[in-house]
Amino acid sequence: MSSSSTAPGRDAKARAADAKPPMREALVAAAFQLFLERGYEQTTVDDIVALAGVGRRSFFRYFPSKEDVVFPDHERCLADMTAFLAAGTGDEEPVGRVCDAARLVLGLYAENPAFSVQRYRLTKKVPGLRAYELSVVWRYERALAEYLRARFASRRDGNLRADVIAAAVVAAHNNALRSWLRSDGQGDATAAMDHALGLVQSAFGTAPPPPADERPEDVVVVVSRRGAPLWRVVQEIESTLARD
Amino acid sequence: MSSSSTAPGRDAKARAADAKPPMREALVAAAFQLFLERGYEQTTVDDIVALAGVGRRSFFRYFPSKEDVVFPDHERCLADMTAFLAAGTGDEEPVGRVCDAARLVLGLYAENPAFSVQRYRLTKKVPGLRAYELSVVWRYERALAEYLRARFASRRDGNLRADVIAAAVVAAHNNALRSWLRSDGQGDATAAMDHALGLVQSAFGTAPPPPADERPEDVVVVVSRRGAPLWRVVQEIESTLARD
DNA sequence: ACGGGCACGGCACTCAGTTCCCTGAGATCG
DNA sequence: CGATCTCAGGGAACTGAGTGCCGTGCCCGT
Repeated sequence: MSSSSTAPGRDAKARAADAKPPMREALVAAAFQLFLERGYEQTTVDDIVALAGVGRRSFFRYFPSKEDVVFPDHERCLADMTAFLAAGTGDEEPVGRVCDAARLVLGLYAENPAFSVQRYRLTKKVPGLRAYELSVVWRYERALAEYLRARFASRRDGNLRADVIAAAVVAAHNNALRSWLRSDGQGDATAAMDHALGLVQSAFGTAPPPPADERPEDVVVVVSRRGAPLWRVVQEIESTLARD
Repeated sequence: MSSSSTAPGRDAKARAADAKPPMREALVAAAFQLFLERGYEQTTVDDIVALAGVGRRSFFRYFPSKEDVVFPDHERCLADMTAFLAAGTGDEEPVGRVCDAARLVLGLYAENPAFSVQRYRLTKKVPGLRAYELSVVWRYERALAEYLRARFASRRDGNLRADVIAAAVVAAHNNALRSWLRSDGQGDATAAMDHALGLVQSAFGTAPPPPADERPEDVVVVVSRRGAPLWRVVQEIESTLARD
């Protein structure tokens, strides 16, 4: 670079002024600008650092890989979610708790709708980024599953239930999130999320998805068509009640 | 290579004899030998092709990436599963069908227990391979979800249910598969899988996880625990009766 | 003024993955 | 029988991601 040899001090000062939230943001901005105007794979790391006016080595100081620049706040988001799970008093209903954790993550996405939508468009068309996103989402799923495993430790099939419920919650979250992203961040993300998580809670929650404040009594309904044998009906009731 | 310049014909013939199920198998064998004795990341593609006695270019003819050599039969396995789903008459119970598809995949893993266990050990400790495995598993999940989306097209929240159920089935499958792999391929993989899928079917299936071979007559049992509101119970009964 | 962190930059290296082209071994056809 | 076509494989050179090493300028405290 020519200017750096003539007046390095000025350059450094100018850079420091631009990058108050240091250089990281500048790299993200430069990267997304190039990704959007010429595509992810057509953009090299050298292109990014050239636009950002920094050294190539600095890029890899802030982002372990080229993919990571697409998910700049992933670590913070994951940390927030695990902190939320750890912050509980321990007597919450576990499935409801992980659903709330999912809502929290959605909230973080919804903080920057424009950015989230841009990233969604990128990950949708670049296979490499889709693959990377999977490993990102996987860590959320593992965090949820670990929380549930601890809460279900005493339960029969506790680990299995934990894995399945975590996967279901993540799938519901992704379904709602993606439909919101597809609408360019218009529409009510929270409502869609509540609806999706309601399905999961109705399937797995110890409490159903209902109004919850008006719970009359326990209800057992048995409908048996065309003369089922009594032992079969009893068996069904027993196995259902034993589920708890 | 010295011999190739002196007697290329002989070399080619010898190689052809070794690689009856052509060269692909030789590359997989060489790769796993090196991965096991010195680790995945410590093994370069050049090492593999040197041991297999083939050209570097040939490796990438058979495997699009270094990771792919760890999942050599993935494409065939996925094709088998989608073929199974497509082969149905269309009147099967959808959740049961995707569970059977998961059982089919387990069966393919169980065909080569030693190989599956080796791969499991590798993917467990190499982060890059774990990430790659996620993208492999993701394609199975998408195939299941696509099948369910088609079957649930008329249902309310059909896409959401499809995504959630596919995720739950995959999670149950992985849970059972991994516990079997952890036991070095001893133990009954099928029993663990049936048990895990039973949980999913009891949560989502239109039919419970019944013995299936001894279904005396139609029986529908709806048990609602801990005070579900009446509208919810009625809804369940109606949707259950409307199913058949 | 001096020395030690510290953040950044530059250089050179490894390795995955790709492109282009060469070679030799059948198969086909005149 | 020979010319040619095709095609699996090999080899060399290239791109680009990611890493290690070290030099440099800047900001500290003393």
